[in-house]
Amino acid sequence: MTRPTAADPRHTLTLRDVSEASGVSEMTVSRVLRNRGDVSPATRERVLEAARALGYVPNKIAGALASQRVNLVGVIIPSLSNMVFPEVMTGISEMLDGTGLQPVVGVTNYLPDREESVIYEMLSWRPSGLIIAGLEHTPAAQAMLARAGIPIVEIMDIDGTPVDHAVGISHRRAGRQMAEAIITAGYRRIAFMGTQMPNDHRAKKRLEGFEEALAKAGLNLVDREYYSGGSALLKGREMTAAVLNRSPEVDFLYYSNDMIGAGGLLWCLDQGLDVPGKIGLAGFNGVELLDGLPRKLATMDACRLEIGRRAAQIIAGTVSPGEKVELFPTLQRGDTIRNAP
Amino acid sequence: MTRPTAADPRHTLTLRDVSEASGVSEMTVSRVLRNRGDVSPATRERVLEAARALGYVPNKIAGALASQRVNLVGVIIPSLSNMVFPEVMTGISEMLDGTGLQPVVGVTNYLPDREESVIYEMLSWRPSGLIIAGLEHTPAAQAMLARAGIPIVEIMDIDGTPVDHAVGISHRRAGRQMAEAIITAGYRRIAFMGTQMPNDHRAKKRLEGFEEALAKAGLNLVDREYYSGGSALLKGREMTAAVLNRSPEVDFLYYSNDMIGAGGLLWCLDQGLDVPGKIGLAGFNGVELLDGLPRKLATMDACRLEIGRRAAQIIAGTVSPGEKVELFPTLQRGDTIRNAP
DNA sequence: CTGGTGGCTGTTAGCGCTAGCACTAGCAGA
DNA sequence: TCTGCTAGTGCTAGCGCTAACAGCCACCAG
Repeated sequence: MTRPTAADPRHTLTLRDVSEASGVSEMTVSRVLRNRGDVSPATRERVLEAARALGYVPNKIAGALASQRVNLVGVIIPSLSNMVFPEVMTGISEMLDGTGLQPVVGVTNYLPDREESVIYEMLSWRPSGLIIAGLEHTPAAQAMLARAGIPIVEIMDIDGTPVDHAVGISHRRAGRQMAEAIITAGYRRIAFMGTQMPNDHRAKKRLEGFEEALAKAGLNLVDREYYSGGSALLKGREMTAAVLNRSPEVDFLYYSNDMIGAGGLLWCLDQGLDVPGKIGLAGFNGVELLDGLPRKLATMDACRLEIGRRAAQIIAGTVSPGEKVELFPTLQRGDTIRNAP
Repeated sequence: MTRPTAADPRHTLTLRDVSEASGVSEMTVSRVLRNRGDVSPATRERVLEAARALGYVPNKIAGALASQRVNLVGVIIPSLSNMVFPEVMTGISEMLDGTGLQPVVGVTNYLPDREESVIYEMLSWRPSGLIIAGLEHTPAAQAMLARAGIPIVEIMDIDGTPVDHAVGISHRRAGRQMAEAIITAGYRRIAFMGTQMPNDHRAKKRLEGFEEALAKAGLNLVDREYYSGGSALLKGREMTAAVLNRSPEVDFLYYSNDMIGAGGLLWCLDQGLDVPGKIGLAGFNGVELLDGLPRKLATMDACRLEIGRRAAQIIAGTVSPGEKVELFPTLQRGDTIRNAP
């Protein structure tokens, strides 16, 4: 009774059990299970059979400690509940598939302190790389990232200085471009609606770019409204109603995301407003989900899938890019910006 | 030059470096960083200072191996891109917060083989518990779960036999209930639209329950249509158009989820159909996101948040439930089921 | 002065696995 | 015969950390 045996159902299996069951050394079992090194087909089969029979699952913790290699890639994002990050995840998984690497998601809820602790937690597992949304982090987080000794890819945004690599679009430019399109179409009395999120730096940059372009044309936002929480579609309706009630002269509604834009669009159509003749609308993100709306909302695709793919490629070492990879979103005019002034 | 020192920027820091920098043993450093055991305030401060200065991040891999404890909870779900699982995740995170446990997500894309390998991968990190969507798994997966030696909670569904614990609703009953409400309201020529997903067992069970209740009333589905991929809202429109074109006598449209239901609703309103007078509609999930639609779609809330919470509580050991925890979804009639026949 | 106590710190022995060799058998070439 | 290979396998020494215990010291009661 020196050691519990494999027969004991409460005993956790180790390489040793498989090695005893198959009559070879632990090392050979390890080689078989990792497909590494030469093992004769007969031995291999015997080992696999034993492992299968016992129901052995390797202990990656021990393996990682011994080999100093972890097949995990940390992905740190602010939220899963909007449509943008799941699509980034799809791009990441797609590219990581087959590389042996596996993404592990952490969510920060747009809270810098939370982000800091998620980074700490992730790094403590010594992943092979880290993908993190945004360029703005607490000083402590910056420091951790800088000395982590693994590839770090900051995604979504490129208006700033990355710790290591960055893949994204310029939100400032995106805002500017949308403003220019709106002005060109002849709209002049423009209102903005968005989320009340001090830490959504990308939404803020879009708005900055937007206002910058307005200013260049001698314009200012006529009205603005912020919300937080609740159903985005519903909030879009409510805010739109509030703005148009307060400022009936408004002829364009710029939304910080497609969901509230869709709510606004539905409200305008309900009211029988002339869209895009008397009033135009635009959102941001290019959410495919909404394609079935009665009218297609003008928007700007944020290259989410591509961002995920590129970031994963950098981590996987498939490509060796420059410091920043800038992607260029396309403006989709939809049916809510008129063509001629 | 025996050992690289902390000064070498390429050297990965260990407890040893912090111990040398602060002049105490590794053990004491470990105690400080884990807040475990008695350490004098002075020493604690000195150690924390040294750790901070060096930018030391503990190696949880080594810690987990030594302590045989991993503060991770595996969460295995089919998808992140619909609205249902993110909300489950929210419930899980909420309850896990403060317990020291952390969720780690794995996505299967509704593929049984993929699920099997995700389970294997997860178990190889020896988590403290596993939360997994659905009761249907491959035999190999079942076996792994059964002998994992950790709490397993199968969520969403309770129509079946769990490996360990289960938290969810009866989808069969949910389908039945909806059918009964529809029949009571006097609709008789009912069509179904849903996703073409052989492995979405829950959608299948809902439909089974639905047809069962129809049969009991001497009714059959008049028409049915399946889709896969693409924008759900758009697909909802298209399928609805197809069904009503093919079977103009249909007076009720039952959708397997709210998104396609919303698409169908928008299409019906576009066509100027009398909803819910001449034609009724219903979906499933209770997606809050859609609250802003012109008319509120009848649906059934799937208790997603609560499921996540309960599952997390079981893992955290906060509650010690019976084998199955059944939750009861509420039927929300919305504006798309008429009241009297 | 002894012996206990409690607070704090150090020592030892692994956790389960893998890198990096060393070893063996079997065989070919000199 | 000996050497040198190659394919297959085993051994040893950790990876960085923590459980469990063993000290050590100051202090107090007897």
